[in-house]
Amino acid sequence: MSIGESTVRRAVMHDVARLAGVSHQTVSRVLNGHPNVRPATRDRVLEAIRQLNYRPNALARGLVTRRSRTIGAISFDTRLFGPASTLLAIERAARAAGYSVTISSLADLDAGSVRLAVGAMADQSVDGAIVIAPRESAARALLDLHPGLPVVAVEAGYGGEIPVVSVDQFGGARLATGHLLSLGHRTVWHVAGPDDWLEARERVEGWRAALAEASVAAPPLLRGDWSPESGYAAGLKLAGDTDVTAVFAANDQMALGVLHALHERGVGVPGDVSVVGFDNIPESAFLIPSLTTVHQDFDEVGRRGLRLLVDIMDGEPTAPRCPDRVPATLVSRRSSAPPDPTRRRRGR
Amino acid sequence: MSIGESTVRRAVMHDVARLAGVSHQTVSRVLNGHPNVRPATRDRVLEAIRQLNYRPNALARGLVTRRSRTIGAISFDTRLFGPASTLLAIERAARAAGYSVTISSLADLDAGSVRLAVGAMADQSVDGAIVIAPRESAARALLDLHPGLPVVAVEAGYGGEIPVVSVDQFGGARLATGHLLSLGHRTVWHVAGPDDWLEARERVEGWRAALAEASVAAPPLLRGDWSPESGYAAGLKLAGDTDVTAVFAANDQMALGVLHALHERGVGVPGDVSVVGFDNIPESAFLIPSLTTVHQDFDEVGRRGLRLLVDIMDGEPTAPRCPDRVPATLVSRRSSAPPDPTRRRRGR
DNA sequence: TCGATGAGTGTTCACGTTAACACTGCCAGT
DNA sequence: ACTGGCAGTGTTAACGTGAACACTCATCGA
Repeated sequence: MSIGESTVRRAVMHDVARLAGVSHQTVSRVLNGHPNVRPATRDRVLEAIRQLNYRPNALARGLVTRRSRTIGAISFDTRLFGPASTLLAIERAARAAGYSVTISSLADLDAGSVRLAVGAMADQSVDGAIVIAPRESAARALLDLHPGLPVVAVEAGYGGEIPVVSVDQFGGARLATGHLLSLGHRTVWHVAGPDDWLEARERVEGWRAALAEASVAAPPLLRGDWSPESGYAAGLKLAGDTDVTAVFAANDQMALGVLHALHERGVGVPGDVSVVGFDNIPESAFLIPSLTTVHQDFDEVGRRGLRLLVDIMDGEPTAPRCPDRVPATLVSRRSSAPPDPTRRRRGR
Repeated sequence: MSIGESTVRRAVMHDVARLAGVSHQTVSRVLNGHPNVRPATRDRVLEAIRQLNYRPNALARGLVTRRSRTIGAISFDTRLFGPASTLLAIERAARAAGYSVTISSLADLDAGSVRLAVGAMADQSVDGAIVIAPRESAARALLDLHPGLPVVAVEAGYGGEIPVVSVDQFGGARLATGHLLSLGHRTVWHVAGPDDWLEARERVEGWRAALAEASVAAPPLLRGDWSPESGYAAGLKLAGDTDVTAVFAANDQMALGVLHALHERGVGVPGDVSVVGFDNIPESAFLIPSLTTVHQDFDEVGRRGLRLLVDIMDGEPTAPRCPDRVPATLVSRRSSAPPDPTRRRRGR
């Protein structure tokens, strides 16, 4: 154990330099693509690098350049399909751009959690941060706590001083509601997400706008918390009301709960009631019936968010004040259909 | 723009030292909890740190200590519920242990992708890595490519030289199959995952073992690829066979596809056929009917995996050769029931 | 022919931290 | 009183890299 101690020390730049018969600075120049290196010298250096299996030390490089080539991704709950997809897209785009990604999950959306996550990021000396959070407060806290750090928010609702990339929630909700109206439904009920989520609010507004455009009165709002359970609870209420023929749920999970409740109460979908969700989670095509929903291109959001962040880090003056909105698209499936006038559900 | 240039320079240790009237080494001692510092001095230093809002530079520290206090998490597809949950648990546990987490997603499970991800990790000079991958090849490649780097695999199937933490897939599959048999079903059909996934293989073995224990012949295996689509395809075949009364799908998504296909063909669940899944994804309780499934405690896997990695990094000699298995539990819901002898499905 | 230029390279320093060692007092033991 | 040790502190040297600058030759124009 103690004899030898000859763990093959990882080669450093100096070793490469010695083997190639040059100074370490020349090695550095080769690595960084500096022009003034004779081709023959460059080849010798590259050969030495290969031979010693040399990899530059990112820490040392970061110390002197003051750039770590690392970005931080702060996210709310990466188990959810949306954030997970966005994070994945960000990571891929970041790696393609030469950045590593350090993650930090928020247990909660309160200021304390954000502060903690921000601290961890800043201590890691990231070059920039991207916040995947449904509340802009998270991103703003980051900015406040660490001025000078480039920050981009995705899926955060627009407004404020932070560049934002997100899906057009308003447009998506209008699309969903309009779809149901155009099928011939008198009005559309809405199972909303929590009021303190911007996404939820925008979807409510989109729903209201579509109803207003059709000169239809908005029925009372039902509140959920994104979970299937809350959708189920809302579904039970809707099942008891024979006026209801069309429901727009603010996400697919709640739509799932609604479907479950309606089925349990013997309300047919789409025969008696049409249901539309939001998110297009992978399962939605295989629900019974398959779920009409609004597709969010999370990949695109992640990619655009990262590109925006990189532009800002590189000092691009292009930083657009207006939020970058990715359009949402409707995916029409079996859970939505025209109302059947011949059918008449039993009252409660 | 160019005037001033007085960006408040981030305080370094020397600034703190000067303000506190000590040497930078004393500041370092305070930060690292070195014992030989007079309480009065320590207080002065802490006050100076607070006043200047000093944060140690992780890069400089890492350069000299040769420890970055960062671990790498290499994962296959973080959009999937299992990996996402595991990653989240790892990240939380890591942060609690004072480590940051850098992620690297594998686009594919081939050696090239792994090699690439490993390279990115190693260049980042992580202290250790945790591989969330269904194939041990990923972890082994990591070990081969970077000897000396502590590596732990989770959800990887046992065997080989790498410590592994995973859910007891074999036991879970036996549980699911046994559950169906104990309800009175003659035999149980299985929709398996891809053959090159260890998880899929272990589940097949667990299924076979349970059938063998009950002295029941195993029906032909149906292959899926984890997707709802593949489950749907398998479900169509099963729907056409009147002998089938019980199906165990290797994951919930495929079970979802099976349910969809059976429903489409007018086969009642659980009236005609019972279906059991695996994973206990959040949606499974709200499918129609709610899905009996095997719960995997991904959080526990993540936590144990991280603790194991930390132990190895700290040089604990405890490194257990035998894989650490987290037990799986059966969650009984509405999609499984005793076979109904009075019913007789139509042949195709 | 000579100075200017610039390509190609080496030397030195800086980045911010911890480790190793040196130094100063003070106190206990002889 | 002298020595040894130890608590408390400072000084110096790393860690591995890139930037700034210096240096050596060719080459070119006058």
